[in-house]
Parts: sequence; structure tokens; C-alpha cells
Amino acid sequence: MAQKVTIRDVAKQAGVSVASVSYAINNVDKINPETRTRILKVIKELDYKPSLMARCLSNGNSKLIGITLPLTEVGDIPGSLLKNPFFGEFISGVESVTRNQGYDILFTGVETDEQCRDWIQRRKLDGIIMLGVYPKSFFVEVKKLGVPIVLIDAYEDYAKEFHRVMLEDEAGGYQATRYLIEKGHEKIAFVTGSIKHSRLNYRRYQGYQRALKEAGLKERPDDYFEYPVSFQGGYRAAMDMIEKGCDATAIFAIADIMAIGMLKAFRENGKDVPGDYSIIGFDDIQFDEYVTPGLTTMHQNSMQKGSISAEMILEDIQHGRSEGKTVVLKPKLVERESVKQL
Amino acid sequence: MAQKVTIRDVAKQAGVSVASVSYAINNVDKINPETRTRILKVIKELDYKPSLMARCLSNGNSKLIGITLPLTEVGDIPGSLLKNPFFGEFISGVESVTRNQGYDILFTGVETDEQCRDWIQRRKLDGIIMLGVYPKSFFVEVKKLGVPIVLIDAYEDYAKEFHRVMLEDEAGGYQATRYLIEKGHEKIAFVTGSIKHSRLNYRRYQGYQRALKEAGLKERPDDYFEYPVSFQGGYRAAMDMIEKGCDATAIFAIADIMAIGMLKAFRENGKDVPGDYSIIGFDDIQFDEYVTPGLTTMHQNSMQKGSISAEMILEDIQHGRSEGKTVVLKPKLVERESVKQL
DNA sequence: GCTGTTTATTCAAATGTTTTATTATTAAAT
DNA sequence: ATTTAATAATAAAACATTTGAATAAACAGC
Repeated sequence: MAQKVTIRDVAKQAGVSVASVSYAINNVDKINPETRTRILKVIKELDYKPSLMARCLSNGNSKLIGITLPLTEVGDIPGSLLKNPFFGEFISGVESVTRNQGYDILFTGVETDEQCRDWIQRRKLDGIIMLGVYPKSFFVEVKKLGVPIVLIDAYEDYAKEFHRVMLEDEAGGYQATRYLIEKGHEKIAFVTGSIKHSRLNYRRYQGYQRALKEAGLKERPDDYFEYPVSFQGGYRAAMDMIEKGCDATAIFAIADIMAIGMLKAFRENGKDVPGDYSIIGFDDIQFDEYVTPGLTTMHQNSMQKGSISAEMILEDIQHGRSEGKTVVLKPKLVERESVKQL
Repeated sequence: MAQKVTIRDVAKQAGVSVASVSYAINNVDKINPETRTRILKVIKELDYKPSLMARCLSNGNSKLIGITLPLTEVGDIPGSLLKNPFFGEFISGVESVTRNQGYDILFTGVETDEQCRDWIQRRKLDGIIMLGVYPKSFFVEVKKLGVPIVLIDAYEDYAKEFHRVMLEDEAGGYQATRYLIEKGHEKIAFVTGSIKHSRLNYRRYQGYQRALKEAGLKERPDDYFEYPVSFQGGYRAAMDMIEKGCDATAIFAIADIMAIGMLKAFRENGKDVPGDYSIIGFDDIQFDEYVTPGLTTMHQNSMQKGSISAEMILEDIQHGRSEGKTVVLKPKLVERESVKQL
């Protein structure tokens, strides 16, 4: 149970007090450089490693940052947090900046705010980064804990009290649709996850609508397909399209994983992309360029999203919390082969 | 700094000692059921959450499980831990079993054993699951800490002292190659990551060799391509093949991500799969069925690998460590469209 | 030689739990 | 009534660190 070698052992061995050892480790300038190096030598000899647990208890810093992932959003693959490659990339981004600062990251799927608050408090998280769609009350409850928070892709107005990093999703949706229009398409299907529950999806939808309207095109209800944001969801959307004999010539899918799922359905049913349907996706996940045809999409840098979030959290942790800052990234069109000129 | 509401506050409010509160929380039967429910009520009222840090300090259990990922193996995408979808699936598997037991999981990329031991000790990890290829000394050093360990895909003999979960890689390699031979192929290229540093790759290679030999086929040096295990690596391998005018009719790639990278190179260079080259991969990642042509591969259940590892670790943590147990999973052929009959 | 200041070191309290040993209470057995 | 045994509750030590306050030593200025 007990730790093999503690600060006490080091103190005894070096013939100083535990306080001095603590000062030596933490670079406090209350100590004579000579004794300091002596202590450091003993530390090395004894292979002493300070306990982060004890440290946390004493000074309140757990050096732990939490990431919450949506548990329900993906819908058709329960229990599997990391199947959407976006999350993996995001987490990698976070990790890349926290790791040199001595922080570890913890993640979990979360459903209720109670569950989330519970987690933060028990683990004494120094900060938390929240992905996923939750009701208003959720963030407010969590905020009461006074722990630095960064919200990802949160659009609600009250979110101005929070730090946020997000994407110009409306503009992205607009650009994607606009691109299809410029390529001569007039009947453009829209494939999405829930628009009611996800602000993010909704904003991309708004962009879609704006581009249509601006070009004098009517939004056709039969062009709207709502399915879970997953490969399977996209697959089912495409099957639905085929069955209904949708006569759109182009498709805007709000997530690449959906677009890729569609590609498979089309291939299986003898529909050519971009021959029969042009498709544009959103996100630019790593796989887009390995799929056939290469998926044209709106690029967002997920790793960067992660690293920026990490920097914001760290800033707050180290220099006290500032008022809600927001970073909004711009999506960028990446042309591959899934869209053709009409 | 200090926790808002502690066990002391609960004790005071309920008019009992802190010990009683502790007993109440931990279901120790030293307490009168009535007082217990009274205490529980107070806990709810005050929204008290026990500190896992303090708990750890006292009883030595951090309720934290570490996962180490190889930092160098992937080679061409440094700093990005989770780009290989295998890891995401594996971690999801671990998480799915640990989460209901109150454990959180921590992961990190790790290069030296010193770094790894450091991590375990500072964080007081209750157990550690190790992925990736390391020199012998590594595991031995880590083992000295006395923390439960599970090794993933470790083949070394000394590993019998450790718990391991692994795959019948040699058999998998054999089956894959055998399948190609049965389809009439006699010139079969082998695409792999380092065979010297990765025991896993090596065993798949052995299977390849065995199948060849058994069928009376000669292994041709020009059919061997070694590149990093990544999309890019596969891409480069394929370009290399094309440049050298390799006349193999089929390819066995030891990882799907390499196979998929190859698909892209072939597509870009007007080579048809399976027309010009038949390809079989290994792993069966989620993307295989969305790629064109659908990738025939040797399936391994990565999530299951994760969940089994988690169960082994938990078993050790809760009931003391037993002698090195090994679970070996069997790969299974999944036929899609990337291999044709010659 | 005295005072005041800087520098180095130590003491001891505080952090939030669990758990061992101890005491108090009640019930059962003599 | 008195001891025995079981049950409930408590006090206090232990866990490994940080940190504010206290102390000691060295040293400068007068």
C-alpha cells in the first residue's frame, strides 16, 4: 500500500527536512543551490517519484484535464466512444500540448450533468473540455463548480460566458452548397444528423439554406435526409434516397462519415459518384483521400481544434479565468473527385 | 483550493463521526442501517463527493488504469497518438469494461522505460496495459514496480511471466497467404512494417513464409516491401512496387491501413484492384468496407482485445496477481472484393 | 557590539480519506 | 446481578505532500 520511497526517506538520507526537499523539487528559491543539488542527487539514487495524489491533496492541482464525449449522439454504435475519427484526432491535439506541461488527460462518455459534475469533483479535474450536444442546463450546472471549461462547437448564446472553440459552420455549409451550385447543380440533397438536437448540424443547414436562397433555388422537402451521424447512418440515408427515387444531382452531407457511408450504398446499387450523384462532405477526416472517389469536403483541422482548446484551458488554469473567449476557425474547401461539373 | 464539502462536513451535519460516514459510503457492515440511511441523506443534501485523491492516499488505490501507446512505431506521423483506428477501437474496448467499475483510463505515448515507470509511480496507476514494441529490458524494468501489467501483442518468450492478450498472427499470416494461393496466385508480394523491431509483423511474415513453402513456392526477395505502418507507408510501398515493375499478382499487407494506402496509389496510377493486383490486408478496421474495392482482410476484434485486457487487469487488481495468463484470439478471414481468382 | 536585513533551514499545520484500536452500548448467557 | 459477546460508534494515526510561520545563521551598516 504505502509508497516505497517518500519525501521523508529522501529528507533523511540527505540529512535535511522534508520542506527542503519539497523546495528543491519545486524550484523554490528558498534553498541553497548546493544543498539543492545534493538533494537532487539523493532523489536520483533512491529513485524517488513525488506522488501526484498527495500533491493534489495539498495544493489542489490534480494535473488532470477531462474531455467529455457525447455518448448518445452517434446513436447506432453504443459504448464505442472513439469510432468517429474526429474524436481521436481532437484528443491527439489536446494531448500534444498538455503532455509537456505535466498534465494527463482523462476522457469519458457523459449523459447527464450530474454524472459530469460527479466526475469532475471526485477526480478534482483542473479543467474540462466538453464535446457534444447537451441541454442548456447542463453547462450551467457544470460551470457552478468553478472549474475552467472549454466548450467545443457550442453555439448557444449563453455560451458567451464560456470559452469556446468552434468552426464557422454556417459559412462552411454555405460554401459547400455554393460550390455545388457553381458546378451547375440545382437540385441538392441535404444529408444530416439531428438538426433539432445539434446546433452544429443546424448551422450547417442554415448555410445550405442561405446558399440556395441566394441562388434563387427553392428548398425541396424531399431533398432532406436525417439519419445518425455515422457510416451506417449515411448508408441508410443513401438507401433511402435510392428507394424514394430522389432526383437530386448533388448531395451535401454534414459529416464525412455520412458521406462515406453513402458512397458504399451507391457503389452497391450501381450508382456512380460523381456520375449519378456529386457529393461534398464536411470535416476532412484522414480517410477522405483513400476512398473512391476521393471525397471533396470542407476541411476543418480537428487536431488544431484540440490543441487550441488545450491552450485555452491551460491559460485559465495557470493565470486564473478570464471572461469567455471564443476562437472560431474557418473551414476550407478541399477539392477531390466526388463532385462533377454539370 | 480546499474542497467545498468534505467528509467532515457530512459528519458534523449528521451528528456522527467521520469514521461512520466512511463506513456508510463504503458499505462496511459496522454501522447501524438507520444511521447509514441518515448519513446517506445528508450526503445527498450537501452534494458531497468523496475525493479519489484522498482515498488513494489512504488506501493506495488510484482507480486509474494506464494504457501506453507506441510513440515511434507509426513513424511518419509523430505526435499523433490516435491516428491508427486500431488504437481507438482498443481503448473503447478497455473503457467499456472499466467504466462501470469506477476506473478511469489514462493513456500516453511512451518511449523509454524510465518515462513509463515515472508515469506509473507518479500517478500511482493501479494497472497498466502496454501496446507497442519495446526492447526486452523495458517490460522487465516496469514489472519491478509490482503493478499489474497486461501486454498486448507481445511475443517474447520471457513474456510468459506477464499477462498477455494477443492474436494468432502467424496463423493469420498463413491463412491470408494460403487464401491467395488458393485463388491461383503464385507471385505474392509482402508489404510490412519493420520486421526486426516488431515481433507482431515478424510473425505474420513467418506465416507468409510457411504458406509459400508449403505450396512449393519460392520466396522472391523482390516481393518484399518494408515501410512504416501507416496510410502513407502503404502508399509509398505501392509506388515503389510500381516503379520497380514488380510482377506479383497478389499482395499481402500486414495492416489494413497499409493496404488502403496502396489502394490509393494504384488508383492514381491506373492500376486496377483486383484486376492488376489482388490485395489482402490484416486487422479489419471499420473502413475496410467503405473503401473501393472493399478490402478482403484477416479480421481481429480490436474492441474485444481491449475488453479482455481490461478484464485481466481488473482480475489482478482485485484478487491479487496470478501467474502470467495468456489469451490468444483467432483471426478470421473476411472476404470482400479486393482479391480475384486467377 | 548592536540592530536590522537577508538567506537558509526547519516546524508544524493542513489537505480528505481509510482503518486500526478503543470505548460505549446493548443483548445474551450464566 | 454479573460476566460475555456482539454491535455501534468514535478517536486518532496514517497516507505523502505543500506552505506559512518561526527560527537560526550570516552579514552589513552604524
